[in-house]
Amino acid sequence: MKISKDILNCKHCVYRSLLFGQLDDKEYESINHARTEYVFKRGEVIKAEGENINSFLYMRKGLVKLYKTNKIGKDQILSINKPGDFINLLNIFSNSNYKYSIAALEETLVCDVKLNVFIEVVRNNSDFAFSVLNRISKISDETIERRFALAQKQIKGRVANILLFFAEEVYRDNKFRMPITRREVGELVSMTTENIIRTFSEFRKDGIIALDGKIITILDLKRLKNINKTG
Amino acid sequence: MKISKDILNCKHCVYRSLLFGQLDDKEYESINHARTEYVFKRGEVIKAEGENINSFLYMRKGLVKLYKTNKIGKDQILSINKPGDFINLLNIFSNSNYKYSIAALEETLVCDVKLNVFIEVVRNNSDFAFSVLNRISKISDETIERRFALAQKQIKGRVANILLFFAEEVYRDNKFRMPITRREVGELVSMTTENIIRTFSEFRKDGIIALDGKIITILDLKRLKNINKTG
DNA sequence: TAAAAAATATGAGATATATCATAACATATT
DNA sequence: AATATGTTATGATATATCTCATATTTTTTA
Repeated sequence: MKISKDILNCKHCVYRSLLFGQLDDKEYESINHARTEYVFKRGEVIKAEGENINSFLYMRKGLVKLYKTNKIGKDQILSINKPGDFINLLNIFSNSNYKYSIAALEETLVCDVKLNVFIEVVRNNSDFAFSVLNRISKISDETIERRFALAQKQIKGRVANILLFFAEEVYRDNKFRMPITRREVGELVSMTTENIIRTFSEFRKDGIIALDGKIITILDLKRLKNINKTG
Repeated sequence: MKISKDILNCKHCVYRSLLFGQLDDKEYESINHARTEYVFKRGEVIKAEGENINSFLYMRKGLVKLYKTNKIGKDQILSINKPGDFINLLNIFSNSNYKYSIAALEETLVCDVKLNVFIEVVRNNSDFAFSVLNRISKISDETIERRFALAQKQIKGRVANILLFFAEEVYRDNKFRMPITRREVGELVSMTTENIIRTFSEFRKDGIIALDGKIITILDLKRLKNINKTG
């Protein structure tokens, strides 16, 4: 669903300085003019793998997953993105078409800036280009580090890692509503649904977490962190 | 070992246009002036994890591995780099210290450009910044794609993938000298040495490859490609 | 609101991979 | 040249994870 930009007060948007701090008013205005905001409901696909990339996207609210679907229809989740993230920056300069799909995990607000306008500004403002360079570098670095860390872990370590990710990075609370299914946790860490569920149950039996449907409470953070580190 | 840059004819270096096509003569001269060339023998560490990043590096000749060492001393290989690759571009804009080590797998020639000079040029030439942006994006995209593809495969598929990488991307020959040990293949695909060796033996028994110490000949490319795809 | 579909839960058995052991061979070191 | 160290090789066994099956609960759809 499209929102008129008049509704939004972009001039004082928190992302004005966070993302576009290097731009002068004229440049910012051209970005702003090429922008549309969209709201997506839980489950909606924002961009599908293979689709042409014609905008620069960033999140203002919500939660999304970046994922790939293989030939036999199985998904692999690349990452979970939160407000402030540039959800297509990983592909924007290396591909003309999306190499992954993007779907909303909860109600999500996305800013969509026409790609040619965005690139025009990048090409004419080297400070901004440098800032984009730093960001893209950080994103890829984090993605690669995360994948590498996961590859070393066995299932318990991987599940602990994901629980900590939601508790510490997404919700900043030891009690939270898990926004993805057990199957999706499996798609995120390359394990089967059954084994994710079994591991959750095991953590529950061991008093590390409490489970109430989608609501998860971390009871023993120390132990969970230790499992994340060692296994 | 350091080489005087006078020995090298940088002005007509093939990388002049490949890497620095967007620079004018003055900019290129400042890069050139801040550059030193080094030769590393097989096995030598070029940069160690944790070391301060104070140069932009690219390879002119040879083969290197990028790798991380975990607490218990086990290595994980991030990627194998060849001539033309920017071996530290993944970290240069996101970290002040190396997050991986770089070691030579064969005699390797590395150009080392002082980082502050390189960044100065990036910041003042947005065309060049844009070109660096494209490159860094491609590198991270390839690294992430490769990791993701591997995560889906079982050991046979992973080994097939690595054999094809050396045959098609590195040596462009069905017969080549494997530049890494079986242990290193394992570090590259997150499998144990024994299972890599067993898989090589199995491929040999199945008539897919011929083994003569480090020399590997791919006998049945079609089947190997199929294993890479499906398994 | 009922019916269908998806998600959670758990067990048993199958399979892939790791671990440990041992040996032959190759490479590096003294 | 002799010795030590690392690499390749293979077998036996242990372990982790997957697959298939079935039941219950929750969510979605009609």
